[in-house]
Amino acid sequence: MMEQLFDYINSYSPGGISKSDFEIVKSYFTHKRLRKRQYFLQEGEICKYFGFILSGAMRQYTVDDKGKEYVVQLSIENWWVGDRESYTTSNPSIYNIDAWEDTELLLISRPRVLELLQRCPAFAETSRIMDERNSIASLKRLTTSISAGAEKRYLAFVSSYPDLVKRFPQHIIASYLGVTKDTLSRIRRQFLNNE
Amino acid sequence: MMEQLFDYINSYSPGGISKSDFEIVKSYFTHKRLRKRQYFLQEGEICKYFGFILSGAMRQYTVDDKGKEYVVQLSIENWWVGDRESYTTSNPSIYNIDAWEDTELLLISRPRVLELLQRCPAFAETSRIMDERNSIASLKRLTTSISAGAEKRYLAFVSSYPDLVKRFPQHIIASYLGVTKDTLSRIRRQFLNNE
DNA sequence: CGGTCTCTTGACGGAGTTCAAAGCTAGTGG
DNA sequence: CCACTAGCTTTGAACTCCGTCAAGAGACCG
Repeated sequence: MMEQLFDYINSYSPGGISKSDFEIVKSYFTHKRLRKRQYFLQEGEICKYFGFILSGAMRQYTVDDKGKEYVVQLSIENWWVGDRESYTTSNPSIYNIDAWEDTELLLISRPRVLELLQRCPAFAETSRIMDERNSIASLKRLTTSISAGAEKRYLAFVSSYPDLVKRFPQHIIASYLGVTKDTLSRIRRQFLNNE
Repeated sequence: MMEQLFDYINSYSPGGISKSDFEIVKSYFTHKRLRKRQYFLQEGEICKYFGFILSGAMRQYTVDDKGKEYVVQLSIENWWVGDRESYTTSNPSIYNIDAWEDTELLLISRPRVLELLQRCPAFAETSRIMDERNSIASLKRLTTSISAGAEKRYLAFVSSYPDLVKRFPQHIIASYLGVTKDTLSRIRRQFLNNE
């Protein structure tokens, strides 16, 4: 169970992490299970923990005044979940995060992560690289969301995240892409007919 | 000139930075001037340097097949510029970055920044916090771009970045918001009439 | 078998785009 | 000090993409 986190850190930190350093890292995380549909975080709460997903699938979304849901993030095994803003600032979150499948997580709190960043350079390194990737992915998504039409966005999504396509239903993916389920359905029809 | 960077790091790193540590930091940066309209980075190039803006204003944008420009970032004094993706991966950039006003920058290359992160904890700390803020801001922007209409986006922008509103013309801001200059003009008219 | 979740499809409406023309403003050179 | 230009903003009219609403059809599960 912890091996998964070990492998993960090794695959991202250039130097890798020693067994003894990993013993330290290990001690900072706690284990948690979530049932399908169970909340990890609800709007208005402060996000106390960041989670590393061992297995399962989760979604992060906001709800507007009319009750419409907007998915901002989809995550599966070996991804992190949590609301960065609430986590770092301790402000109430505007997002909901829930399990889309039964999910197993490793949790770490904000004060503990700050401590760990000091104590373990390999973890700090991995963490820095994750932040970088996160920023890059966000800008990319923003760019396509501004510059590309719905069809291009969908195709880009499918080719970038084939794993996610298999794990979430269409209406969730539609919301992630910023279109309605109806529009996505029509886009796919066109695509299927043209071949 | 360097004091500005010193103040900047002090304002973000919780512990601050010592004068002697800052001497190290200083030695890693070089100085550069750009004229209005001059490129900092052009599509297809690799982004060799990240820049800290001492004075001036810059914009980052992509151009689609039809020649339409999409602004993805606007930056002024005390912000960083550069294409993170190209910078970290050494792939050719899909973005253009140019000066909107005469601009002064402090530059640092990728290998040098990695070295500096090792050598100076206060710099690493500031850098981590910047990455965090960056991620948070990106997600926020993405959220509003998906969930809010053009008018809300504009109002949110004006209240979040009053400085940018003063420094860039409307058609640039429109592009940043993901609408055309025409639409933004109409939005503002409505807003002015309703009071 | 009945309920819940999901996807599809059509008709209509609305937010935003496109295109083109005109007005505005500031800077430049005569 | 005026005339001219270049960049910016405004405005109207036609159009387009996508959202909304509503209905129906599968698929899955208890």
